[in-house]
Amino acid sequence: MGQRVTLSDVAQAAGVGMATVSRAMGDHPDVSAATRDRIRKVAQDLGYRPSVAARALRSGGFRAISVMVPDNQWGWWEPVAHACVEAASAAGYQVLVHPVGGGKGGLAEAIAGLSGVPTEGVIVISVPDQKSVREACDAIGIPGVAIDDSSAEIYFPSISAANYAGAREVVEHLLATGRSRIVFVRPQLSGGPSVWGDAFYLRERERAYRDVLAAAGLPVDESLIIDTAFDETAPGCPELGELLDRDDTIDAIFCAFDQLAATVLRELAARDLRVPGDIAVAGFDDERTAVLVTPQLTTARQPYNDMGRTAAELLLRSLTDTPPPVQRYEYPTQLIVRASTQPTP
Amino acid sequence: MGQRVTLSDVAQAAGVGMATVSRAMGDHPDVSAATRDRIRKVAQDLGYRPSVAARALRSGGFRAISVMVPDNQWGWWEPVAHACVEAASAAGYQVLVHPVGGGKGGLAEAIAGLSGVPTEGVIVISVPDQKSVREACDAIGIPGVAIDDSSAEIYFPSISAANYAGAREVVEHLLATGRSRIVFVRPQLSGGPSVWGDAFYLRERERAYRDVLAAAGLPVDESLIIDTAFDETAPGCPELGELLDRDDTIDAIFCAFDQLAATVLRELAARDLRVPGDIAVAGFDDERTAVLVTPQLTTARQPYNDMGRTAAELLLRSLTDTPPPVQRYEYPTQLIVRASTQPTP
DNA sequence: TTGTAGGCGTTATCAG
DNA sequence: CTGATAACGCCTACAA
Repeated sequence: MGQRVTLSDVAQAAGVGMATVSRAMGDHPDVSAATRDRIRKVAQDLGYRPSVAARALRSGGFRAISVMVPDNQWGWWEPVAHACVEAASAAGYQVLVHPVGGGKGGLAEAIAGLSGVPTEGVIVISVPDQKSVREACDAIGIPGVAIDDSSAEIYFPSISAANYAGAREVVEHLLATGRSRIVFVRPQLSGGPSVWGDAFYLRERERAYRDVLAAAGLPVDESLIIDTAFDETAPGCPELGELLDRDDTIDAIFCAFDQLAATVLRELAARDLRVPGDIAVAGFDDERTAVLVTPQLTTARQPYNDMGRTAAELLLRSLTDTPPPVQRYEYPTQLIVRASTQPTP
Repeated sequence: MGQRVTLSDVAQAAGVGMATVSRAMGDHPDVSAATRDRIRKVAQDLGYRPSVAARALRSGGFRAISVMVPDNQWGWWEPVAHACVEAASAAGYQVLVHPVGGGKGGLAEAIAGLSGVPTEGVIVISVPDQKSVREACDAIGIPGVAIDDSSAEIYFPSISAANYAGAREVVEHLLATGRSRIVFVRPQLSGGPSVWGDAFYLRERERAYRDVLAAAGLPVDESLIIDTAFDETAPGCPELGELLDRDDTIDAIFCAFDQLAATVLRELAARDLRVPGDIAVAGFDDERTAVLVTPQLTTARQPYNDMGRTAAELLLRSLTDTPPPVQRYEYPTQLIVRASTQPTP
């Protein structure tokens, strides 16, 4: 392993002063091309590699930010992280991605662990409890931005999709294709607030469902709103099964998010109900599920790219300028129509 | 934003020397409990936060490693990254995750960019060209370990699943459930080596397919080996369709990996062929696709956890001890039997 | 164009 | 138990 090769080693080997080496390694104008090339060659031969630590100490920062991603959920956040990387590197920042499990203190604890990490700010994705996470950030003194729509009360600048407007579009689409007895499928909030937070986005999507029906002059039948286990690997959706057993007027199902559609579709297939022929199904997110299931799913696409980019930009602004206000930043969704809601000919 | 609070600020405020503060902040034994607590309180009040850079400079390292993950593929690597984090933090190391796009130099270029990142080693996941990546690592002087089975020739210690043995198990399972006319579906290698590398794992899985058939005394019918576009969102699989049109003896399909099964199943559904009643389907990876499709997929589960943990352990060994030999480290897969291959009653 | 010297914030060593 | 001081490796005035 040997000793580390330093600037002065190179200087000595090349027979020049440290400053010259430093200038040669960077792209300073004040070096003659000849010495620059000579020094670079010597450095190369010696295997010189600048010390990130010393450089950071000297110039007072790492120019790196962190993104905390939930590692117990499927990768909808990947495009988000990618957008963060794009935006950050455009500003000369590195992005560190930290997978966070659900254990113990969860996110807040993970943030506390950041005290030993060379990072200057943090983007938190999916935050069940913004208050405790904010406290953790304050404790180690770094600014944060949230990509989160689970919290009713926010303590970070919080970026999300426009859940209410997006859900309205989906339900309106179902009505427009001739359906009127629309089931709303929600997840059972098992695991409690530590997993779901306030489930703010679910409430928003439900509110849209109710409002659209009311606006169309349709009754909101509470028996059509069902809760089911959130387990995409389950063989079926028993709650929906029961409902179908006692009510044969149902012609559409709006799932609060795409992943719920997997079990819903399995339940329908098991009963030989055709989608979209007998019943239309729609979701929300345009998550990977939407294209893998049969038939492919009509859904509202979350603007993951915009969300990630904005998060990075807001965070960088806190770093270099004044922190952005603690408020919601909502980005519109896009209705993606696929096979699962085609009108019956 | 104000000035940074340093150790000497705290020392001055507390009326002690810097050394004492340093000792109080760490957990050194040589401080009286009284002064320690007093100093910690002062530090707290002042909002003191140790400089990661200075500490690293002083003690010569960051104790952080990097994982380069492909950001253009779905998240099969998430459990891998998580296992890396677990193993590394057990050894007191942080893990930085870097999403890498397919652009230009791709992985090699991304590695070059690590020269400015406080990291001491790198785990590369899915490496189309190990040679160039190895050169990039050498150029910036950090050790690496690969989680990769695409390269025929390796330049890193390379961790992978036991593709040959795992694929044998799958094909043997298909035979055991009474099928004998088994199609093997491979992806078209569009995008070339920069995406697929040598596709070593595909060759291994195909070799297993051929060997198992031969061992069972069955002919290997080349017309049953087809290449299809690798696009899980495609509405169907035309190449399979053509084959089914001209050959009605087919009773099983082995997809080289799970993601190919999505279009295969769609093609079968469009032709009203029942799975597994008419045709059984199996995959490889136990990737998310396997549980989302209908019916759920029999497959060989890759030991992502073991792979990630081993990668971290080998890398840490290079850091603290002698580098592990450049060789393959293979971990056995597990046959997961689901609905798609149930024997017909 | 090149060399010298000081300091970034810590921790370790050595006296007291 | 505590305090002064010297590194760690680099960058950059400033001087030559």
